[in-house]
Amino acid sequence: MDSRYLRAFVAVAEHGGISAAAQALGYAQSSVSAQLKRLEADLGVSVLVRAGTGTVLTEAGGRLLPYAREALELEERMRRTARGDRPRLRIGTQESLAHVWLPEVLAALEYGAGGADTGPDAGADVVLTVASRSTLERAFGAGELDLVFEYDNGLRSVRPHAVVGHDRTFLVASPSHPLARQETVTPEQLLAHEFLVAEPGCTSEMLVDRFGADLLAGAQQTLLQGSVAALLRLLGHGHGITLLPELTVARELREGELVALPLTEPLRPVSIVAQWHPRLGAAEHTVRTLLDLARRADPLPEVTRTARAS
Amino acid sequence: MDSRYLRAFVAVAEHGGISAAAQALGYAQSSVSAQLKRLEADLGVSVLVRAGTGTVLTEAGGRLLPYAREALELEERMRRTARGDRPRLRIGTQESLAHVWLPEVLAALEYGAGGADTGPDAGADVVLTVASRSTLERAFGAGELDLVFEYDNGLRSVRPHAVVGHDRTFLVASPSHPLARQETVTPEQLLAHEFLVAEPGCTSEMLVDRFGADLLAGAQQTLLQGSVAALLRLLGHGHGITLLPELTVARELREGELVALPLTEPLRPVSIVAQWHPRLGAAEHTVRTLLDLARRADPLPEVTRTARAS
DNA sequence: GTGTTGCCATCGCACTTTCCGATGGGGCTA
DNA sequence: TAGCCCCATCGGAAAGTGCGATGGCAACAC
Repeated sequence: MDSRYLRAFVAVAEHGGISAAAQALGYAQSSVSAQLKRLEADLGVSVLVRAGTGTVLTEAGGRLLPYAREALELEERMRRTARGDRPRLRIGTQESLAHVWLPEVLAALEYGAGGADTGPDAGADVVLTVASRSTLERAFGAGELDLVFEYDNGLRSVRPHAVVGHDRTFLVASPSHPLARQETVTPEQLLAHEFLVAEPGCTSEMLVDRFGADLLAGAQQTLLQGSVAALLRLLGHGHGITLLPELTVARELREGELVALPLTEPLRPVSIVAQWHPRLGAAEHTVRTLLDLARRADPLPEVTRTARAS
Repeated sequence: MDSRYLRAFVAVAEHGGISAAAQALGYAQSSVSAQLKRLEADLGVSVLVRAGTGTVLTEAGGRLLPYAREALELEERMRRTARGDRPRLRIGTQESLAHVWLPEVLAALEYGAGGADTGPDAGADVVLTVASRSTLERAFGAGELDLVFEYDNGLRSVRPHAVVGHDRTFLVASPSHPLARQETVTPEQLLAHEFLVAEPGCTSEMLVDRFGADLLAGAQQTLLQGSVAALLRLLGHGHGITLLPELTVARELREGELVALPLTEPLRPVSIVAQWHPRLGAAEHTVRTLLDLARRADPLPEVTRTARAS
């Protein structure tokens, strides 16, 4: 069994067709077609249904796909290990966490690795990818990321592997914003103003959870994907209001550049969660260290959160 | 990367040479030599040192070996899963456990699988291998076994994955044996008689642990490997004494065919332990069920053992 | 020292695999 | 019906993969 066949199969499954897969892999279409034919002959089952438009996996193909991905992952790890390269840890996270929290954690990791144990197992090469939640989920599922840090507002069904921190969310705006001068802010008043949204879905989800679907249906939302810094600057100019975790806006709140809107009730607490694949190989030790450091960097430790809640 | 290269590499590592590996794999020596050359070119490191006599792994080769084994294992599981075959669970155990205890556990597994959930994940095909401890260890290490049940006398350094049962050991002999007629038996008296040994190392280990190395040095030992039944029959004819777990000789003791020698102090308790590879794939569910059943079939549950000990 | 033995690398040769571009069938859409 | 996209298949070039034969090297026996 040649891993090229598996690579071809995974590419076809991901791109939805042989031609697209061939282009992605740098082969001629006929070559990928032949590779799949050989794969099927080798396995003894057909893994694809060739439709007029594209291809779909058979039941056997669906069973094969996760194994094929795992085999390719394993081959990659095997190569690195045999060469004696440092293990590689591909971390993914959303911008709001990459903005303030994660750099602290990673810095602590580098410091720790450079200090006491600079042996052969000193640590892993870290590759950090910042992207939207949906992109992270896709990349994690496709095996392109080993470890993902995300905010979890408790409204999604996916179970996190571990909770590593806690935080709260605020509705924030510039001190010059009309709502900032009020004693209290009601949901109806919020609606009259523009929302800046950093991550599609997330903000709406929490606002709907807090105020109900009807109220939010008509609110004007502006999406500013990919740069929390840009969003904060826009906000600083008195433009719109936004929903962000305390972690992200702590400095701005402290220095008075932004203010939290005086809502009658606090918003839902959120947690920082980590997800990883069970098979990390040599990078496992680094992940454990990293999770420990992350828990130590918890911006709002569980005890504090519980105390404030009670 | 072709898995044939990995198979060749593992074979060379196991057989200690290219020629032997080629013979084992059914290739010409020159072919295996070329395969390894390609493997090394592919990885970018040399994995073997070609000595005048045989070959030895380089450091990189040592790192590669477990990955190569794992990759071959994974390919095997991938094939089975893609074809829709039932997962396969290769169990290994020693004869003393295969004699009485394990069949009960496996029977319960089959019964349970055939009963309630006869769905697509009904269970795994079980392949049972009975062998000596050393053979089991080798086969487990080489990835030829998924799950191993063994007696653990607590005198070895290997840590078991799970303890699934407890038992005691007895020195037993035929009622017609000279020692069986005595009120008490001392270590010195034991020495004057022949020992039948079912498993090399194990019996001696426990006797040395109990009575000291000096005493046992001169004892006559007859090895009867591979058949507890034959050993018991020989014992039944008044021939020698042996050390066996209660489980194995319970029926014979109950029916008076054999008697436990009246030692002044009880022998060391032993446990039944299980070891398995962390990556079982679809057979994982079956292993969990099996371990549950094994614990339920504990011949001497922990509470009983503790009560008797106190 | 010399011959023998066993191990591995290399070479030449035959066969197979693997890739490509070109061609053609089949379904979808305009 | 024409155009388009998708995939299978074909022929030929190139690379890979197998075998047996040969030779170098180290260890061992005498």
